[in-house]
Amino acid sequence: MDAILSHLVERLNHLRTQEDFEAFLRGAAEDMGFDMFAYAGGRLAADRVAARTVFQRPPITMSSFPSEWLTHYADEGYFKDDYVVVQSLRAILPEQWHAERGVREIRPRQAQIMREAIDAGLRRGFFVPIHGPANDFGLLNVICHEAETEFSKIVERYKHELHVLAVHFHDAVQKRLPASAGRGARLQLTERESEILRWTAVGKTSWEISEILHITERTVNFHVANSMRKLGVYSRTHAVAKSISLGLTQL
Amino acid sequence: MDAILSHLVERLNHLRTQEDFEAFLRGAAEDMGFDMFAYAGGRLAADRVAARTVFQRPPITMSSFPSEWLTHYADEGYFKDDYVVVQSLRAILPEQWHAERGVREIRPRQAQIMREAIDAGLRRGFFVPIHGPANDFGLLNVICHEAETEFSKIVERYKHELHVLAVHFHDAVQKRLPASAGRGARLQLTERESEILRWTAVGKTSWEISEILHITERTVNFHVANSMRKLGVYSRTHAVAKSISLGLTQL
DNA sequence: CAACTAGCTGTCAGTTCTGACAGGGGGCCT
DNA sequence: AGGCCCCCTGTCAGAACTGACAGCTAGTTG
Repeated sequence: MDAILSHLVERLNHLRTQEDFEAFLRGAAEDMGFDMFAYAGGRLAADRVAARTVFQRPPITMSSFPSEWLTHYADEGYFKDDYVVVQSLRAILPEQWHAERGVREIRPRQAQIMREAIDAGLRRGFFVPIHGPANDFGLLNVICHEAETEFSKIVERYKHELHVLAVHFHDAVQKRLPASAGRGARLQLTERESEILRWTAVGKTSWEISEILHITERTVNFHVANSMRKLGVYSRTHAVAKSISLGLTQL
Repeated sequence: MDAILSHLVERLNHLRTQEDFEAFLRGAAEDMGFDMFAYAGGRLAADRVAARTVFQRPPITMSSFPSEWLTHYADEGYFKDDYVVVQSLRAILPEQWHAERGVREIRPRQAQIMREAIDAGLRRGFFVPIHGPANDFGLLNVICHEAETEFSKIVERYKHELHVLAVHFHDAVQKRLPASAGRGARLQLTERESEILRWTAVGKTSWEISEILHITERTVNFHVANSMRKLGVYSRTHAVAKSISLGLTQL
């Protein structure tokens, strides 16, 4: 394993385009005996109250799933209810899943998704959650058509390799294909703005911040207002929550 | 190697006490040829503006570092400036470090820490950052006294195993020793309180929330006030930021 | 130089929040 | 039954925030 894994990780350094990465993943999954794969990675949105989306912006995705399934999946907004996704969002360890066996605490909608997944040929698989700093998140899901016993054997054999590989893969993809999912028109706060937001986040009033930074209260409000405008929100509280979720209020 | 790794991961399931885990880590590190180890894991504080601490509460720690170094390290508050820690907080991949070689973009204080680390016998090592959902964070650092070439050989051989092991270790520790670092007097928001905080986080005013939840504005303010009191803060904004950082306002 | 950016400051009307004074109802446990 | 907790509601004064009007300096870049 060791040699193979190191070789794979090494190869990651030479990949450049989305197609490179996709081909790489396809090859690796096949070599291990998996029949399909899917990867999604990006930055999580933190304000998911009535969230329709999980990611801030469309994540970078690669998969060999049937296109009808992907379309259906996207149309129905399955992503945020999919058991594999939900579990990945709150777990740190990889895990295997079986659509047929169901899972404890599963909700009706999740069961529905599982049933439809089976029809699409996704019966069982193994997923690796990838968590990084500042809401960085990724998910690798590999599917196997084999019977359960054979599947378990494959998983037992490769789970650690897949784990390591997934993390390296995610890191490489997110570093190398940054503009990719693009269309970000990424907003940026000035130094002053994020500085003031940080103080706001710990409960300082405008007047207090003005004392801290040796500027007038008016100026503090000016910067706060600019931050709010940039973030497209109408209250400091929302601005702080959003900038944290966007990773703009650094650390 | 695979068998060994699987065996180690399997053994993690049987550990119960902090001493169990510490002995486990000591054994694993030694077997791989490392001379010392240190682990720290807990929940990150998100409001780290002028943060003196990195963790919300004292993290679970285990290490075989010299006690004088640990004391000195704690007294001086090195944790938040230590290159290994800083790097772990923003990286997703493990990495080796050499105190002597220094590092790009290193700050004076970091250099100072590195120099003192060398005196304490920490010359080079390998660290694994562990990121989880909801500000879950851990760090495993293993130290090697060998010369650089031998060290590199060891790292090359075991880095992936250490990576996998660290993640599993962290997960087991955090799940199994929850009350441990204890003394949390962990505060808890009621269902209503966190529900209202979530709406507040996305910029809703009290009046709007009252419409959404079909209660009076007064009641919304009542719950917000209770949340603020529990969190020990004096503004909604701070309450939202803090509850997010504490993982109370779920993801 | 003109245009642009980041930072800074002033006033003011209207809205929102905060913390204090009150109170009632339902459920759970001893 | 009494004690707690959670949920809900009312009023009110003072503080804080928001968005609009306005204008200043300094540095960078085409």
